[in-house]
Amino acid sequence: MTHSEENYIKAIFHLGSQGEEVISTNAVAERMETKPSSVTDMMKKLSEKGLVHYKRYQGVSLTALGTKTALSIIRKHRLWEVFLVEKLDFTWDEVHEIAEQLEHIESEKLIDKLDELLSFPKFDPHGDPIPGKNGEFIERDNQLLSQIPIGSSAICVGVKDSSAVFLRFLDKNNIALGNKMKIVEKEEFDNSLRIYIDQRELNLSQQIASNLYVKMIKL
Amino acid sequence: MTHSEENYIKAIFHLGSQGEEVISTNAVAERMETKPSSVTDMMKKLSEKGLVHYKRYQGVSLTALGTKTALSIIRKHRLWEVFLVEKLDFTWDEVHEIAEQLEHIESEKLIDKLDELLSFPKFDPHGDPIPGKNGEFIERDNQLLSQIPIGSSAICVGVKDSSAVFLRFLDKNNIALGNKMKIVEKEEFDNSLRIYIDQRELNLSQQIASNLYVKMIKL
DNA sequence: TATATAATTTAGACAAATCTAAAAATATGT
DNA sequence: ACATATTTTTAGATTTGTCTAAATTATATA
Ligand SMILES: [Mn+2]
Ligand SMILES: [Mn+2]
Ligand SMILES: [Mn+2]
Ligand SMILES: [Mn+2]
Repeated sequence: MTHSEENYIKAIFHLGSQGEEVISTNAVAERMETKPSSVTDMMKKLSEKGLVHYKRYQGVSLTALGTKTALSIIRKHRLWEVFLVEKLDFTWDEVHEIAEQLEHIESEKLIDKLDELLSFPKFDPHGDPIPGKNGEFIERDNQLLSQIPIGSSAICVGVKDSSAVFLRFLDKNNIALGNKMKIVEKEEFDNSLRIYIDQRELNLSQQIASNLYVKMIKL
Repeated sequence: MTHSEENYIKAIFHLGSQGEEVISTNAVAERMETKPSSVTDMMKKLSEKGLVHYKRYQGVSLTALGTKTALSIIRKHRLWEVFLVEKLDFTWDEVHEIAEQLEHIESEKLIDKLDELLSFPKFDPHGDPIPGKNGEFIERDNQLLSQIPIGSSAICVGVKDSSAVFLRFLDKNNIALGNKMKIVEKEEFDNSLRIYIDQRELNLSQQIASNLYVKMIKL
């Protein structure tokens, strides 16, 4: 498989996990930052290789083989991200770009040895689950901070938007995975939240709150 | 730079270190396992980018920029090889192929951090010197075992042929970098050598002896 | 349901990296 | 020095991944 083919497979997988089962040509084009006509061409090729189900005008979805392939690429991507943070002291906002390159390195043994070196991590630096050799992985609690009731306490377990800008915003406000927070109040006007985190009081806009995954806890 | 361009630059560099200053189109083609016509096309492109000196029918050589580029790729290649052996327990016959892929990953910071993780190694698993950030590197003793006088003692410091077949042959005969050996006799008929290594007596064909780099030592 | 709008595909083009076959330049040997 | 052999380049084709513009199909709306 070429890098480009792998990137399309990954894009379809991610769009698929985000809700719909069948993905539109335009959705793939937007995510890949290419033109819809290029997507059509690629879908024909991936279809011939048995990686996607595709009928013209009907959208696209991954076959079992396509899903397996996607999980393997995502496994590589996320293991490399852990490596960069744990072994090379990169920050969580720096690793994605490099992992985009490293995910295409071909060597089953390499990735298994890397997994071992990192002590078989289950989550990447952004809290995303790392698929195992056979594609199995732990579903993370996918509750958003914006969705939990006022008064509850929760632990930060992941980010929905893992862009460098958002991650650096979190750093600046000392919000990290594992932090415990309590929702004090929701402002009716703009749905912003007032929370306690790490002995501090913080105001988070609705946009921030809807990009933080949390796990509710009892006190 | 594309992977292909980088591989051509590296090939020209290696051919250049092997003796001649100006490299022929055919030599590049043979090393890259491509056709001479493909080389001509690529030389025009690299020439326009200022990486090689090229005039038609006159062969090719690296510019200062080309040499710098080559050294950077070789630095990455060899650091990754050390990583694979030191951190992931690969054997020296397994690493070259994977390093061929990893050498094209783009990130200055990545490679500097890797260098640090590995404690700034000066040689790769095959005894080849690792260029530093600024292209400087330690010249290894490039004396071949086949060239040193009978009766002398030497330490094995590198391999000229680093193909997996040759490396596994060395493993099988317990010949490793750092081993001390003494040349006992050279057979006139086929130039094979009888040596002492590690308390053992061993017979090495001329072909073997002319692919092992050694450093002479006094007893 | 007819029509307008949006999504998707097709047709044709292009750049990159390769190839084969033929032409041109260079090197070699007597 | 001349003929021959070798090397190198050119010309034209192919594959991959992309694009634009036009045609087609599907969807939404009045
Ligand atoms: Mn990532
Ligand atoms: Mn990618
Ligand atoms: Mn190597
Ligand atoms: Mn390479």
